[in-house]
Amino acid sequence: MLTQAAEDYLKSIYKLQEKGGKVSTGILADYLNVKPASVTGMIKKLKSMKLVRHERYQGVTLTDAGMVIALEIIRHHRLLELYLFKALGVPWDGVHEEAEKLEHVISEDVEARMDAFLGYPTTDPHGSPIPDKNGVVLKTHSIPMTDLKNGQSCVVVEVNDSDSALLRHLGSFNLYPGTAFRVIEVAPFEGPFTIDIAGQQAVIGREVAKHIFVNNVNETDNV
Amino acid sequence: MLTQAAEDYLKSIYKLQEKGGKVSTGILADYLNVKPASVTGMIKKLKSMKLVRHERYQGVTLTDAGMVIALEIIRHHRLLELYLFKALGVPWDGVHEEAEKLEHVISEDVEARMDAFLGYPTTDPHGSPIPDKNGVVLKTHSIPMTDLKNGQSCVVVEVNDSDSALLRHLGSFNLYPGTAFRVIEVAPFEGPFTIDIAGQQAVIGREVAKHIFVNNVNETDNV
DNA sequence: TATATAATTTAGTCATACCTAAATTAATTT
DNA sequence: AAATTAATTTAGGTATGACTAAATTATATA
Repeated sequence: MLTQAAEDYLKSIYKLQEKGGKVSTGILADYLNVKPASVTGMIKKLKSMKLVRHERYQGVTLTDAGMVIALEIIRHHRLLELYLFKALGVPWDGVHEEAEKLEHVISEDVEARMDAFLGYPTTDPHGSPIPDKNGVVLKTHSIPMTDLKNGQSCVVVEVNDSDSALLRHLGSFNLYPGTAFRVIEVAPFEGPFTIDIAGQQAVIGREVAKHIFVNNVNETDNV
Repeated sequence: MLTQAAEDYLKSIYKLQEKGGKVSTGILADYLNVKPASVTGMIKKLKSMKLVRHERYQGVTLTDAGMVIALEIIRHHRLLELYLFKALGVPWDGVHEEAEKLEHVISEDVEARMDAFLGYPTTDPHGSPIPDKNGVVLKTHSIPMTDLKNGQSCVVVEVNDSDSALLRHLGSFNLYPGTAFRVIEVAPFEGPFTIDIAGQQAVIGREVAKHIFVNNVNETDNV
């Protein structure tokens, strides 16, 4: 069995790898709130276990074995988030933190039971895909909200799950995955978005919009 | 925040204290599957935190502060056991092991939600009392099954939760808390119990009977 | 009482996973 | 190309919580 810290490293490497770009010691350290020197140490251990590839000064990559473990942890995390949300009514801005602790101790048996209870879901409350038991992840096509232009309508696919203040803010506008909205007004390259959500108007700053991903983008008639 | 190990020590001291007798280093070491020398080290730490009292060679006792923490952990454990059993259908011989890991990471918020879902229960699947939010424990009167005599009937109150093979065995006879049975035949001081459970006969060895606690003991007419 | 046995504590190690400070390597600027 | 700056690694240290082996204290027996 891996330690909790090692699991967190693998999960983080996976996520940073997904976002594109090579995963450097420094980036990982920032992401994990740990010093770069500590990352170097752990990377050595993970490498000796054949879970990552690493060349000095060149960044890390998951091996197939490391990927399997990373996806297991992410599956635990996202299923737990959805379970806490649906079965226990934990607000969506709280499930991430909670799942962060539970993901390392939940058994495969309990996970399978939650999965069944939830009807074998494919996305968590923030719209992130839940890997299946074999580690297969459904890739969703989406673009950041910041790419939207005046008059375009779309559907929220996914939002960043790690900032609970952001999530509370989005919740106050009903900006959950699945919610449709239309851009009423935005200046190119700067300034906030004024949008229409089911008849309600809302103003979303660019910094916030960066963390919202949408699809089904279409030009629509103004109402 | 306490470490998981420290929490386990406090919980164990509480349980051994309940069973009566002073809690020696050796007893604790056995209970925790750890060497006596390790116990001495942890006891020192707990003492410096004012969570236990300890005089060299004289055993440990929980202070009030230590008791509060022990009861919190036990509450977590037992609520989790019942939740896993009722909400997720985890078999009763598996909930202990699972709760053992979860009890250290569950938040007060999630615990409160499970408590509400379960309707503020007072006992876990093995019949052990669940301390309330203030640490108040309902004491149930019960005697070990080994004290029963021929012809007596009773109701199962509680069974030892830590041996899952034992629990599976009891489950096969429906010997859950709340189940009534009558002693058909037992030799005094030795030999197994032959009992009647809802018309079914079962033979329960003394070693097993030691782990079953009953109340409502009455002489009844033979059928 | 003296001695043998059992329980407990002390002393010193080990592994994990973090830290800081210094040294090294890479990348950028002049 | 040389020098500066930034990123990474090495070296050495800390805290936890386990371990073994040896020393100490308590208890039981002769």
